[in-house]
Amino acid sequence: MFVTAYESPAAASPGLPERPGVRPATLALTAPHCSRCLLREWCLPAGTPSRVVGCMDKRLSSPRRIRAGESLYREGEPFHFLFEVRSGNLKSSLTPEKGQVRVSAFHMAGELMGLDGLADGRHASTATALEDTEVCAISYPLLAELAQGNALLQGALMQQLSREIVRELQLLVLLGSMTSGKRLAAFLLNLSQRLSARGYSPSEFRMRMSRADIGSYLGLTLETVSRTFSAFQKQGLLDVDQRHIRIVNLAGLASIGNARAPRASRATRATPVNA
Amino acid sequence: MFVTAYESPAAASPGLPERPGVRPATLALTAPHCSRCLLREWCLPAGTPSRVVGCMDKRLSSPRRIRAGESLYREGEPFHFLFEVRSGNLKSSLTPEKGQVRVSAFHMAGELMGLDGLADGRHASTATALEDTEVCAISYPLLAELAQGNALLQGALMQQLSREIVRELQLLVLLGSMTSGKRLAAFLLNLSQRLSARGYSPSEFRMRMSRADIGSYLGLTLETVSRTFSAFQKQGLLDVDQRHIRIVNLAGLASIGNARAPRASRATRATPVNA
DNA sequence: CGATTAGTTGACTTGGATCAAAATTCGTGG
DNA sequence: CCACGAATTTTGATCCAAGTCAACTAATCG
Repeated sequence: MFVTAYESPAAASPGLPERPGVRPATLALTAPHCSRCLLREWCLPAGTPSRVVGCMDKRLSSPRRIRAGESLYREGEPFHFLFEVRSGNLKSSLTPEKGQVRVSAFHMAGELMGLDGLADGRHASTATALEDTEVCAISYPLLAELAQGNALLQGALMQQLSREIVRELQLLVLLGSMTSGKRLAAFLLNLSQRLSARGYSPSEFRMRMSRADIGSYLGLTLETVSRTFSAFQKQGLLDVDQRHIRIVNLAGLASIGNARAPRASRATRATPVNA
Repeated sequence: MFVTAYESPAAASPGLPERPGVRPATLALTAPHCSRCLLREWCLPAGTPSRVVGCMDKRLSSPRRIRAGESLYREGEPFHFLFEVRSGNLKSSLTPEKGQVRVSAFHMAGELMGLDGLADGRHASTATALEDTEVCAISYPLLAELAQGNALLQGALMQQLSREIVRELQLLVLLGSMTSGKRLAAFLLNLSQRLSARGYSPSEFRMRMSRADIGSYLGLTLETVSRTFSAFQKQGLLDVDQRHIRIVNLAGLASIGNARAPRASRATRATPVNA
């Protein structure tokens, strides 16, 4: 039997962990009433004056519930709000052409969504709940206005945008790495790290997304994802039972694909025929 | 013989074209003396008060030259400046692990670089000049300070960050699309469109990057890139002579890979054996 | 408890990676 | 201006990881 380490939203309340590793000053926003929000520590930049928090309470944000499978916003819809995940999980996806869907991100509690919408006033992606989910809707115009009067908030917001850029850059690099094992390992390690930062077990959890979603995210077919899970299990790296995952050998998982010869730059030695 | 449609920086001066297609209010910055900068129309948000421009002149930005092959900044270096390309071309690359390099973007005149640095105060990528290049260095602290007093500037800056997110999202989707032809076609179309927005010929130009760079960007080997170029030429889509490209059949190029059947969702009809 | 959806596993095929070598271009200095 | 060496690009032959097609099993849900 698996102990589900990553379960109900409520379970998060007792003592939220420190912020991820990176550095303080995340983003400045939250929930129905920010001053009472459980995630406040996570998302308010350190030192936001309480009068600003108060202001946010009243006008800035409002809660919203999305049922599993429903969408929070869709590609092409006008952009008005950023969303902060309060509980539950979502995915972002794009539809480059009719009939094709690509998952571009998975989101968990405390993460900010919708940042791609302010490029041109329309959402560039679709956000779909992977389970019943609660988010805070944050009015972007109001947020921008507040940021005008608060350099700290402005800085945190820009930093958040930049983080998103870096996140995607990393995914990009990942998709360049050729082997399926490497991709899946990196995916699991990333999940593990994010759960860990939220106070859940880094080694045992329940994934909210399907094999197809994972495949779409990693640029693989669902069959390959499934096979790779099986292979990892056979190698003693994981215990897999449907969406329940137990990481048995974290170090091993982390070193997947490192065996691969770095393919020395071939251009170096040319050995001309007529030497 | 090829007429090089995309050549010296100076050639750009007579009448810069309209801004890309998207919408006004790009970013608010430029060159040695912004008020005289040729790119001003491009990068100042519409309606920036001239006293702000004046302010930028003096303290905000300073020009810098980079020789072909040299780097503007490197992954991990402390982040202080954003850079706007004045002339020339650069690439951005990441080094996920020792000995491996992945190209994440190519930059041309008017484009802003370094946005990934404000996530954590260090550059997340390395910027290398593909030819002799001029950029404006823009002090980020000063820019942020100016943005505090200017909602328009703040908005333009955030928009610029969001654009970068969308750009990467598109690349991400591209790397998911399986065929090499589709990737190269999309790459060429993107180049073409950006050159066109700058007033150069959309159908004839000289690429500044090597096959290896293109391959790294598209997640392909340089051999595959070369072969795909040859294939396109054979199909009458392109004229390729080293880095000189002439697009012969734009529509054809745009519809590459559309023939691929959408792979109907297999789960629909199960035809149980015992039916 | 049927019916639908999600996941696993097998057999086969293939696109692009790899390995290899030749051809072309380019930079440099005599 | 020409020649030499280095770097870039092209092309060929072979191989393999992942895609595709297919059938089966396990979970989930009205």
